[in-house]
Amino acid sequence: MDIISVAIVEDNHDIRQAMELLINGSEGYACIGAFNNAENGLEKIPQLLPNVVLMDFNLPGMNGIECIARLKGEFPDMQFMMLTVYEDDDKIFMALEAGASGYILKKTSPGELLDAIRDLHEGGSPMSSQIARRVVAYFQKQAKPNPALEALTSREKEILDQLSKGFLYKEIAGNLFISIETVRRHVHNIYEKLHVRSRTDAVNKYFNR
Amino acid sequence: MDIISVAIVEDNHDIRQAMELLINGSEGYACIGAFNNAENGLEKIPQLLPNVVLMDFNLPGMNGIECIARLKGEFPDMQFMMLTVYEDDDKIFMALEAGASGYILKKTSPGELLDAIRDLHEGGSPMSSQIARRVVAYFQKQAKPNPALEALTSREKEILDQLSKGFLYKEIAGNLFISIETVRRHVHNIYEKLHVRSRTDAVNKYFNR
DNA sequence: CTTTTTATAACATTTTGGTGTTATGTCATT
DNA sequence: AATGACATAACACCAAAATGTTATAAAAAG
Repeated sequence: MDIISVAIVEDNHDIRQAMELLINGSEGYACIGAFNNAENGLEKIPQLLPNVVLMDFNLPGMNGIECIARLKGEFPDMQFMMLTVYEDDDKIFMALEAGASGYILKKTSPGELLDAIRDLHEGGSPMSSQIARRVVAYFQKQAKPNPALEALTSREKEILDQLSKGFLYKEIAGNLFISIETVRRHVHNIYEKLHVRSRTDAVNKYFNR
Repeated sequence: MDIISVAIVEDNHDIRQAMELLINGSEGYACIGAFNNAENGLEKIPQLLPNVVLMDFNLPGMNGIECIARLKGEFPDMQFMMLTVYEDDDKIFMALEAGASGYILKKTSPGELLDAIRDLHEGGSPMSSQIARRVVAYFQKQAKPNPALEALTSREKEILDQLSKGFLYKEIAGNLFISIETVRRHVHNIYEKLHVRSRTDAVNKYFNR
C-alpha cells in the first residue's frame, strides 16, 4: 500500500489544520503542503507534486476553480478534489470542467474524506449520489434532440447534416450526386419546417442550441 | 418509511428470480412485476407504475436502452437503474442519455443493490465511483475550448459570438453600433485566424466541433 | 510604434426567396 | 383494381440579399 501525498488549499485556518492533522495521523496518507490561498498553492504545488489536491471553492483572491484549471493544465495527472459547502449545479459543473475529478461536501466525515482521497487516487470520482444525479441530469438535458427535426424527411436530414459541416451548395450537390437546384429546394423546405431563415440558425437547431 | 415498488426486466431466469426474492424479502421494498424481455415490460409497466425499474442491458429483441427511453418518455418520474456487466463508456452514456439515473454492475452485493434502489428513489444517482469517473471525464473532454480562439481579439470574439447566433451582418452592425463594412473586416480577420472560409466553419470551431 | 478597431469601396460568389415542373410511391377510399 | 390525396425527391429559372475578398487607410489604445 503506497502512501498518498496530499496538498490542501483552504483559507479557513481551523479546517485546514484539522484536515492536515487527520491526513498526517492516518496510515497511508501524508499531507505535504497546506496553503491558505490559491496564489501560494500555485507557487508551491508545482515543486511538491502531490498525488491529490484538496481545494476549497471560495478563497481570497483567485478562486479554487481557477487554481485547479491552471494546475491541471500543467499537471494533468494530478488529481483534484473539490471540497465545498455548495451543491449548486453551476459550481459543480465549473469544478468538473476545470479539472476536478472528485466533488465532496465539507460536512463529509473524516473517515469518508480519507476514503474519498484514496478512491480519487485510485481512479474513481468520489461524489455523493445527490451530486452524481446533477451530473447525470445534465447529460439527459443535452440528449433530447429538437422535436422539429423529426418533421424532416431522411433526405432533408442528410442535407442538413451537410449544411452543418459547412459545405457549399455545390459541394453538397457533388457529395449527394444531385443538382445544386435540388439542394436549394431541400434547403428551402428545411428552413420552412424549422422556421428559420439562415443556415446558421438551421444548424443551431440541428445541434439543439 | 414508504414502500418502494420495483419492477424488473431481465432475461436470465435465475437472476430475475433471485432479485425478486431479495426485494420481496426486504422490508420497505416490493417487487410488483418481473419480465423476461423489453416488450413485455413495455406492455405491463405502464399499468403497474413502479417507483423504480431495474433494467438489464442485453435483452432478446428490443434492448434495455430502448425500453428505458420509451418508458421515460411517457413516465418522466419513473426511475431507472441500469443493471449490467458492462463498464464501457459507450454503454454508460447510452444508458444515461436514454434516461437511466442509476448505473450499477451485476456483481453488486444484495445489500448494496437494495441501498442503491432506495438511493435512486430518494433522488440520488447510485453508481460506482469508477463509473462516475467516466462521466466526469466526458465533461472534461467537452470543456476545453479551441486554442485558436485565444488568438482572437476581444472584439473579434464578440463578433464571432454574434455570428454564432445567426445574426445578419447588418444586425451585428446595429447591435455593436459599427458599420457593416467594419463587420465584414472583422469577419474576414476571424476567418484568417481560424483558417476557415465560411461562417458555418467558424461557428463550428467556436463551439469546438 | 505596434496592435486593434474602425471605416470605405468595388467586386465576385454564395445563399436565399419565390414560383414553377416531373416522377415516384404510399395510403385510404371508392 | 382504380382513384384521388398527399408526401417525397428530383430539377429549373429569376431576382434579391447576404456573404466573402481585396485593397487602402485613419483613429484609438496600449
